[in-house]
Amino acid sequence: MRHKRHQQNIAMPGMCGTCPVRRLALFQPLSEEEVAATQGYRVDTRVVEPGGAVFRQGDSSAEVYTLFDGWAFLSQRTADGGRQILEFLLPGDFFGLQPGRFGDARIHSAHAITPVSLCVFTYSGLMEMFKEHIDLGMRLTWMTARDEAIAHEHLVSLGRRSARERIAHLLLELFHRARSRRQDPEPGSTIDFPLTQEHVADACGLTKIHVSRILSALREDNLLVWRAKELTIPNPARLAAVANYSHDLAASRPIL
Amino acid sequence: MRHKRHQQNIAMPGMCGTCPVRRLALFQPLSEEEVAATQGYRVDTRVVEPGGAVFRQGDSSAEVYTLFDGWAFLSQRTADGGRQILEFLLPGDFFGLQPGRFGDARIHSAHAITPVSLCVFTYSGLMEMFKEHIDLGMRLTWMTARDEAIAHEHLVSLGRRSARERIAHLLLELFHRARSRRQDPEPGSTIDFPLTQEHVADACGLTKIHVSRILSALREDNLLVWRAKELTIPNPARLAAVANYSHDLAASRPIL
DNA sequence: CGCGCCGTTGAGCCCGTTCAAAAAGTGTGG
DNA sequence: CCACACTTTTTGAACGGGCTCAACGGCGCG
Repeated sequence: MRHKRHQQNIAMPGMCGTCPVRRLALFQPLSEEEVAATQGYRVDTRVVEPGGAVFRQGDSSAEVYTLFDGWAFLSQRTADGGRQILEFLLPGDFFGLQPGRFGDARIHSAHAITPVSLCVFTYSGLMEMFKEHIDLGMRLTWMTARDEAIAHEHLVSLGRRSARERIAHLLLELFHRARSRRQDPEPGSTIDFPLTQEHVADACGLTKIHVSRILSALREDNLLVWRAKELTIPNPARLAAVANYSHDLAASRPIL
Repeated sequence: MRHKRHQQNIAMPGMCGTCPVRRLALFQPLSEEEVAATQGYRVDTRVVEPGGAVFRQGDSSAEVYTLFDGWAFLSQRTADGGRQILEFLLPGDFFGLQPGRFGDARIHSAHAITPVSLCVFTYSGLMEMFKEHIDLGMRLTWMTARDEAIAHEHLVSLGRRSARERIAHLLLELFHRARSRRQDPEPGSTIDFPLTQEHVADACGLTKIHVSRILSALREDNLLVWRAKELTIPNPARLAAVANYSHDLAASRPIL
């Protein structure tokens, strides 16, 4: 089996009460006792190997998820075989909620990039938690609004920015999101970055060939180093200027 | 003053208890008595003339809105003077919620296309309603998730579809959304459609010149008629085939 | 060592852009 | 009801960013 080594490295969820990603996650506003209670609603934990699907377009939607460890993404396929990546998922991100009724066909797919571990909740369990903990509802609304704002930012990129700007923008966004997850506020400018150039292409609405060319140019200008699944941005401000990077949604704090 | 005639035609909000757009709106799940109570939280009603702003990028965010009558849109400007339209707003649509804290700078602008009338709520009033009516919280979450799904659909368009497909897709989406708002289920295939071609261009990430050319081609193929602020789609299924129109999010019903 | 996956490089083409100008609507004032 | 100004749409011609097709190089893994 491929990637065996990675699978052994992956962190697995333990007790909700001591969850290391909680400060990023849906359950952030709950007290210690409350969060312990959510464990009763967690119906499962799960591991998905690289390239595997958490769910696929057309599947029945009965569950929602918190990503515990690893990288994943939401995507949609077009009739002619193309793929659009809608959103990258990092540890602490909540996903799987969609409009419509429980059990409706999923409108997107969710795939793992690295080996991924998940906490699984049922739709109905989420609803019950909602009723008991109003703060959770607000937090969920806030997180959804934040995801919508990120989607809007991507819309601006795809609609009105050049390939160079789009790529710079995406890399910066992921750079900041990945760094905001780290406990240590140590400012090293390198992050783990397991994407392929094709992922970047499918997120930016470009061809992987063109992405390769632009990346060479950005490297040429000493704006970034990307080797061996690690990304270094020596001078984020300079790359931000290239990208017209405006709001940093990664840094936005909850309404509560 | 311009547009005087239109301003006299616009519908103004009355009592929440008898609100005609409620079945579409945030307050749909509430009982008659409950909805009457929301009136206490409605701090204002307001009219914005065509081209005017409800709010602008950078303004302080203290209010949220329900669009009562007219058409509006959310947009963001780029450094080089470009504009990306993120979302068109129709009667019953709720908008103005954004991640971050109350009073943070708005990350988008909201502009009126036709004369528009609004119901205005404060952020804090919304929170209080939340605490008292849990169904409202779920409804708000659902509406936000729906908007995110529409944004994702647009991402697929801008990233992976041709100009012809994008335009067909947008017109169909708006056609269905506008029709789903009408009380009468009469199936006439014509809707009021107050956009300019430039609005379409800025939503699709295209030039207004190119939009004009593509529209001529679509008209040539008898796929649509668009004159005098009215849009007719004689055979929606045929246009849907051109657009690769998949999910109809306009038709999706709430989770409650 | 050999196979697959991923990234790079080159040449030519096409969709959508830019720049320019004219035509068709639309609201205003006489 | 017509004349005027302004906005919106249409048309033409030339350019260019990103695409397609194709071949090659590098690296990890069996």
